[in-house]
Amino acid sequence: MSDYIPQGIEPKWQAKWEADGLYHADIDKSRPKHYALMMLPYPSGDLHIGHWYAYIPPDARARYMRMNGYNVLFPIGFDAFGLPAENAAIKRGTHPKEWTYKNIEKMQQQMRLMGSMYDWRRVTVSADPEYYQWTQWFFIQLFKHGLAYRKMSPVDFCPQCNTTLAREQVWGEDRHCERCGTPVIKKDLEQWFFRTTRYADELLSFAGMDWPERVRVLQTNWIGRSEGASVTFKTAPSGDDKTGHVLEVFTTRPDTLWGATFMVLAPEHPLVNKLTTPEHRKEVAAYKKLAARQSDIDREATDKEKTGVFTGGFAINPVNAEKIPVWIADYVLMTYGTGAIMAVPAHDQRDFEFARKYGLEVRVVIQPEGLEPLDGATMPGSVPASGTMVNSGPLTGTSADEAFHAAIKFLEKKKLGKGAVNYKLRDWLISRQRYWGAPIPMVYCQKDGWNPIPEDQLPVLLPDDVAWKPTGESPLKLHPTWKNTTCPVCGQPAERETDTMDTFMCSSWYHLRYLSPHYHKGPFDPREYDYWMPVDVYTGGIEHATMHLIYTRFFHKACRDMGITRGDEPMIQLRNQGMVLGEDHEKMSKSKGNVSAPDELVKRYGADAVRSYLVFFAKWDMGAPWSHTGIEGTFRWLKRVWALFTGPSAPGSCSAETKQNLRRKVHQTLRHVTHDYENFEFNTVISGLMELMNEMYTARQAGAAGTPEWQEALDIYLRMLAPVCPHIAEELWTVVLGKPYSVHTQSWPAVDEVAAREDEITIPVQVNGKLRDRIVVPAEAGEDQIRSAALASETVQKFLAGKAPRKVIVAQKKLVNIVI
RNA sequence: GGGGCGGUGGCGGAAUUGGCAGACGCUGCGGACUUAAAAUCCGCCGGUGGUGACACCGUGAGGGUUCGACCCCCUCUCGCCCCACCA
Repeated sequence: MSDYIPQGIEPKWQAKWEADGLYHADIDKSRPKHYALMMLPYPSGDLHIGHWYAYIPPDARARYMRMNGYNVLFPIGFDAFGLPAENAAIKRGTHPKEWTYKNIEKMQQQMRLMGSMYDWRRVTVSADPEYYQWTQWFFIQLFKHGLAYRKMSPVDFCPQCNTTLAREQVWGEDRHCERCGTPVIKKDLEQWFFRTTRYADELLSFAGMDWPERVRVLQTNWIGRSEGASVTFKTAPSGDDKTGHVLEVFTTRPDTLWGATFMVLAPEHPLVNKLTTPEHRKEVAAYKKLAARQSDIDREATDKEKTGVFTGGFAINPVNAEKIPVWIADYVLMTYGTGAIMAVPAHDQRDFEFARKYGLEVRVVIQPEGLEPLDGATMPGSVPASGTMVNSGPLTGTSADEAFHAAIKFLEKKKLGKGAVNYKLRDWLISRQRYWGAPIPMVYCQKDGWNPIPEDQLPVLLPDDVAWKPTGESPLKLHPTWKNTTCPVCGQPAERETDTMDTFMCSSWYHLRYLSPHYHKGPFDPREYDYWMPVDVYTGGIEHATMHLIYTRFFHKACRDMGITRGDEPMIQLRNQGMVLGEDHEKMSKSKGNVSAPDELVKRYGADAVRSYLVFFAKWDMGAPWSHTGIEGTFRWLKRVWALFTGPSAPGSCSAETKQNLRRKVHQTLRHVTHDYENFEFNTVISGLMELMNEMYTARQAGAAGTPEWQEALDIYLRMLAPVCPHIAEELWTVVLGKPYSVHTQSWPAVDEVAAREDEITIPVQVNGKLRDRIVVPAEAGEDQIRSAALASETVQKFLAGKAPRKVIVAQKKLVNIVI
């Protein structure tokens, strides 16, 4: 008997599995397919424990699925474009490409230590020309179908990274850059957008998808659908404004239109200058300047007291022809709705606060049930929407619930407005003034405007010889020759787009490239697509709920409508892992010094112990703090497993009862472990295997070794162990037990329900809901038998003290409760 | 302000979903082996009282439903995360 030395067996098996192509996944129509996809890593240079936590449980589950007869595709790749490469390059003076590919190589070596079942032939790197050629191709398809367009737009700009940021990449209350933390500023640039908003409604539906509630809620809120009405106001002629202007607003409360006593425009609203009367010009200009200079921190703080100024202008309320003042205030945002609101202070708290501060009229139009008639002049706050309409022209007397639709009907009839829907979701800004990304394959010609590069000329290669230092301009723009080309339409000299694409574009379709990473007739081989898609289970971090996971859904739906993909959704099932914290319960970070490095752990305990601890120490979707003594526990367990299999197994004398108990425990464990693998409850897989091992030690003590029941236990144990601990399972299976290579191509055992059944069951007996005794009855005992056994219990009789029970509840085979 | 998740021993967590609370592991304590240490093995380990059998209390707090509640309902509270003046 030798000791368990993982370092001696793990590299051996990793090399053999790879040499044998054990994990190659190819189309095989005789088996059902299973596409298990993990969010691909960014090649930051080091595989940390969080990567392992994200990747090991899905690997174990993919292995489990394979043993269940599925043809499992389990690929890996790298999201290789992006800012960190440039930031690192600037810091170290190495080329982003060199930095990135060096990191990829290092991380691949680290990944091999994990012993995962990746099909290494399918590795995909988004910065490879053979990959981004097709990213560019997709861009052109979107452009050709009117889903990509250019727009001048105020964008968030990070002065540190010298790049624009998507709304989703601006973080925190202080609105800082996702990457470097610098507060963002606004800048006007003409850029490329994708029409994600066209799919807003469809993205709200999760029909047929098994996605966590949390993610669905996040996406729903992010898309932010509001139903209401757009209402057309006219401004009253005043000052230079001789004719009046059309002023459209969006409201979710058209029913309160009769209570609108003023209007508020965003300071940036284009009508502000036209409406402002000469005597208010100075004040308005000062406020606008203040609002513009103000950082978004101040502007978006909800607890801030509302401010604003009167423009001197008036608008006409279309429903009652009243003249109401027009104000500007920074609590109205130019980026939502039309940048203008009708203010109904009696029924909106924000408007109420504003009205009270500036002495504006508050007019009640909904009288809540059972309250004294409200007086706008004295009411202490706005009131909500249920009650009866008052002061509301034709709506007066209707209930507020009906008034919403009645008001829209009224507006539509009078042609003053119509029902409308608004979204918080914006179109996806994909332009980046950066070097390390996929070039946008577009050409600008003075005569023919913007046209795509002909598809047979793709990829538009990213030149290696650029100064990638941040200059405020795209480095590609500064390249002496790169941008010079000819117009694909007229052949005259023209200029390339020098911006590159948001890397979320690259990661929106990588799951398709895995299908055929070297295919050159298209982004993917349709035969592979037909077999493997859609993704059956997608795993990754919750942080991508509103970015990547919306983009990739949009991308798939857009491709479906362009005839490129099929089906409505790319990923059927989604599961998110939690986070591994440091031993101090804080997020792991180098600066805090609480990082556990997987390479060192593997060196010390072996990959199998690290793998099993990672699945054991927390519920996978919750995460938990790391513990260096905790991993000693799983390492100890594997040593005990090793000793169990390699220890003395000479047949002894053994009772039938021992053998039966062993089989029972084996099949009960199998039932429970099967359930847990199915449901991503990996932590209890390990505890189940630990319990069974303890039971097997007891059985061996009782002489079970060498019996057929013992052999069965060993066999099933290794099959259950193999997904989490592939190396030790293979060694014990192939070498120690001498069974045919490989344990990983074995089938998942079937539960023998007869063996798993108990002959006798122990039933707790309660008196008045308190546990007083336990009785042992035959498993097939009926209710009457259980009842009389419970009543016969001495302890129960003691508590009954001679009295007859009022009621006896027998919960089928689970519990007896005697009520006195 | 809105939404989500969560609160179970010293710690991570079990409890197959309304039926024995604390599985499994870590830590700690006691013991065996050893010249000693490591490793390994055995035992104890929610609280209070009791030598003990046992009794009482106990899943953030309070209430409710139920024969029975960690689980369902209501009120509150604390922690984490997301969104946030969205008209």
